[in-house]
Amino acid sequence: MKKITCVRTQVNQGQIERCKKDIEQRTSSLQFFSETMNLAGNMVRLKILYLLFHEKQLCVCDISDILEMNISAVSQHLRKLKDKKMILPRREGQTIYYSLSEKHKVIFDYVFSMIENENL
Amino acid sequence: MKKITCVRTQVNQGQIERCKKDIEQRTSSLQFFSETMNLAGNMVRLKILYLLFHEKQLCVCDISDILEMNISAVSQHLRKLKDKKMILPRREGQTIYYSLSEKHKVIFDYVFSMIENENL
DNA sequence: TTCTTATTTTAGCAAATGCTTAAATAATGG
DNA sequence: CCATTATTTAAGCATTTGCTAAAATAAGAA
Repeated sequence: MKKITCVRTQVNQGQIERCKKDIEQRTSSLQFFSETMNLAGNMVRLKILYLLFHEKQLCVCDISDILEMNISAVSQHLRKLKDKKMILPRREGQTIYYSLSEKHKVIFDYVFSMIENENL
Repeated sequence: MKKITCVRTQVNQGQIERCKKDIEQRTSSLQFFSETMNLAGNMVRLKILYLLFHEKQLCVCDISDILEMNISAVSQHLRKLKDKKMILPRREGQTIYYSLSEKHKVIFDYVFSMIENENL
């Protein structure tokens, strides 16, 4: 990376340093949220999360039927959500039901209440 | 798209239809949130939003210094945020200061308060 | 006007994403 | 065991993303 810094004189060097330290200190929280939002920042996955929030549990087939999408495509989205522990699988015979994990429920309680109240 | 539906007998067809209708009705809200989270779901952009939340306003150079990133790369992230009206530019001579837009501040008030309280 | 500074834009490219198709697991019922 | 059903996984491919480097704007200052 070539460094093309601005040469400006009125830069507040104290502010820059304070911000750098603050960011560094918050790195893990920021990482957690950026990963969470990255997953939710996809129309298909947000719909899946929204559906699980309301229906409590659904299997791949259900989601595939509702979203009118290929089962394999849905399954691959579910895997991403599962890998980051946003949803949990529960096997019942051949069927695997997914539900929202508690850790992320706090966030989605908030997000989906905004969506439903249209407080945009 | 080849339709490979599950043949299961115990599917609740009423539930499927209700969900389809619900999703359709919420499409625009879900779209808004998925776009918002898609933008925030990137470590660099989330850091930028976090910085603007605290510092009120910053120019590209400031952000470039703080994140130790190429100015052009930062500028391209700022453009995406600006395009979706998440941040607003304000020119002051040669310098352009960016700040969070009011529309999204509600969401970030919540997200960043969680980040700071480590309520993950 | 020309030079400098702050920023944006463009082009190019490697890496990541999301879908489709086909093959692989896994559980259940003859 | 074999066949069926539900689901996951792997391979392939087109699209998108995010960065670098270089060129283009834009606003002073000389």
